[in-house]
Amino acid sequence: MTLAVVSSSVVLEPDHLRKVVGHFQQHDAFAFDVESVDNDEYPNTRGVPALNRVTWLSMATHGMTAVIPLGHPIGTKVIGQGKEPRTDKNGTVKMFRVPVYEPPPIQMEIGRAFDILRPLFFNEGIRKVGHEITFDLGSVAKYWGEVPPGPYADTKSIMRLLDENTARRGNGLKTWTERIFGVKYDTENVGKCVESHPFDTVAHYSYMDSLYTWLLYQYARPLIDEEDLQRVNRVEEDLISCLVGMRLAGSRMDVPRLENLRGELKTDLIGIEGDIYKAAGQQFNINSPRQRCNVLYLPKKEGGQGLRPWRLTPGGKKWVDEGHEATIDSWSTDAETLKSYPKNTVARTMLNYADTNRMLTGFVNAWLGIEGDKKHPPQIYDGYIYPEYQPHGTVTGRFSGRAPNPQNIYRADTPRGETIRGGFIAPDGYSLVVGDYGQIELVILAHLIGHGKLFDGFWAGIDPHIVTAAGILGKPTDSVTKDERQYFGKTMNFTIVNGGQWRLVAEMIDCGEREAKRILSKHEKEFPEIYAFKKAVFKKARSRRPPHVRSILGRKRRMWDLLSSEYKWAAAAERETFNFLIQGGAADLMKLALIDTDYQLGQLVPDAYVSMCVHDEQTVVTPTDRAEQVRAIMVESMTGPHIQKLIKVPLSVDCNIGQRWSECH
DNA sequence: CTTCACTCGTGG
DNA sequence: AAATCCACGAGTGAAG
Repeated sequence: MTLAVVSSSVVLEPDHLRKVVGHFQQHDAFAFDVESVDNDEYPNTRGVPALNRVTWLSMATHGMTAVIPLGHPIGTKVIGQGKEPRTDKNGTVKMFRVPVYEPPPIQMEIGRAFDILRPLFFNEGIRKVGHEITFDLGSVAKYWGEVPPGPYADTKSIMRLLDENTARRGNGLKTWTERIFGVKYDTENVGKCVESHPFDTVAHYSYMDSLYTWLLYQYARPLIDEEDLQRVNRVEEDLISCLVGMRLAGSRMDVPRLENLRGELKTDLIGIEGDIYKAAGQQFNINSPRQRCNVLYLPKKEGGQGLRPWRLTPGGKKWVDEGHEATIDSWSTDAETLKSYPKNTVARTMLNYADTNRMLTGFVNAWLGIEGDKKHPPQIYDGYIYPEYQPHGTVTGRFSGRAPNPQNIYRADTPRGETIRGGFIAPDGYSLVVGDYGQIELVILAHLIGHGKLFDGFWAGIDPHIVTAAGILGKPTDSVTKDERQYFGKTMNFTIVNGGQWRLVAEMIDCGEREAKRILSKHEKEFPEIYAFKKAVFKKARSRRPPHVRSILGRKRRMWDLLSSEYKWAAAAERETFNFLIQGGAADLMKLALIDTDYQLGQLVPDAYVSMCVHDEQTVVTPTDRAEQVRAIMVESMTGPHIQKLIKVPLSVDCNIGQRWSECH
């Protein structure tokens, strides 16, 4: 591809910017990119579009680019040397030599610049393109007080659709620019700390970012059509405004409750720690797997507990498979193992420690931050968290979430979950409305097969775990007990969706090899349509080049390993392929539902907004007096005709209203 | 000092 | 012969 950059400029004057906006408005699409810095009150807000401060905006379209500095602090030329105090990791302050730059050119006041940019960004005939556009869109939206309307395009999303197997870390603009255009830039990581780099350097960097976003869009967008991915791409585009809304809204947290919890957990932990040391007769690092192994598995005369390990770690298993002798730290000290030594005080207490420690470090400390610890900055700002959702964070199309991740918080029906989910609250005058799909993965499975016992069960309103348990036990569904549903139904359905073998079944329901194998063969006999369907899926996938399957919305999962002659790899590929159909199908539905919820709220209850999504569950924050209306909207958006028409079995949703997340299940 | 693999444990 | 899908992240410990 040849690059013809006709006109490019650094824009410092309002009149100049007006001209630029005029030129850009003559095209039907443009790419843009934002550079941002931490705001003054908090560290670590650079990645939070609701809070960061935009210091550069660059744009690119056909033969035209513009770079708009909006408050870069330093100029280009070095005019001297100064000293700056910095704290190292030991907390000691040292003076570092730093270059002193000339003052920067006079730049436009940010509000004024955004006033001039408004007609371009709010033009609904012009497509706005970004690489991970939710960040850039969110960053600029706060200056207008509203999110610019679509149409949008996201090159990161596009590249993920075209190549879902690319490592998530290798999905950045720089990676694609190098891979596709052979161009390498930003070797000095300007983007990580723009404010300390000279003006011209950042100008060039910013220019390159939007230019290559644009060129990447030009390159990749036609491939979406070529690979017949228009439909899923359209859904990803339509989802963008909802995602920007979620990122800007964040979620209100009950900080005093978390602070109290932190105190309690810390005290508990110190007590447990003492108990372990006392029982073990020594002090050691309880968080170190290796040291735990020594304490637990060394013979008593060598100071250990003399317990017999029985479960290898994944790494330990690999080591043994390679023909080595297992070492003491090849053995696992996980909860499953520790539970098998109920009479040993050290093991019992370690279990308690791990649980409490995880609650403290993984959630409370992670969110509140640790004072003076640079590695643990607070993730709550003025009582709000702002999770970063990646709409293409997984190969299956599900979201991933981070900083903090709202998707791996203890379930609400556990004591820990009750406590920690209680930390998610509605703002004053508002309520939370949470909608949760019922058995969404099995709904997808039954839909894909299109007939059979699960399919009929859904139409008869019978829980799929009960259907499966009844089949295995050879008795009517209305006589299946709660335990039978759990042990036979839930376990086997899980096994089908994720591709487990007898070992897994035996472990999950705590039975022997014979019984596990009997259950599996009985399942196959009673539910032959599932196995026939799987077989057909793999056959079809293998007939394609590259071998692949597609989800309900047409998202692709390419799987070369399906052709592997090594059983290990081919079998793993089959499990992944099949799971993709189910997990990916569920993700498709959730994305459609989110788009509709967001749209309907905008039309009917503009003060309400989507705030969270956990795979099969969405949360809306609404003025309390509109909560019932929002509940109706959510039920409609999750199960209404626009979605139900895609699925051959009835969808169900459980929707609850509360002041705390913990109350909504 | 940074980066990476590994272990463990949450969620769906 | 070898057999559980998709994530994030805290912490340890070793390698670059």
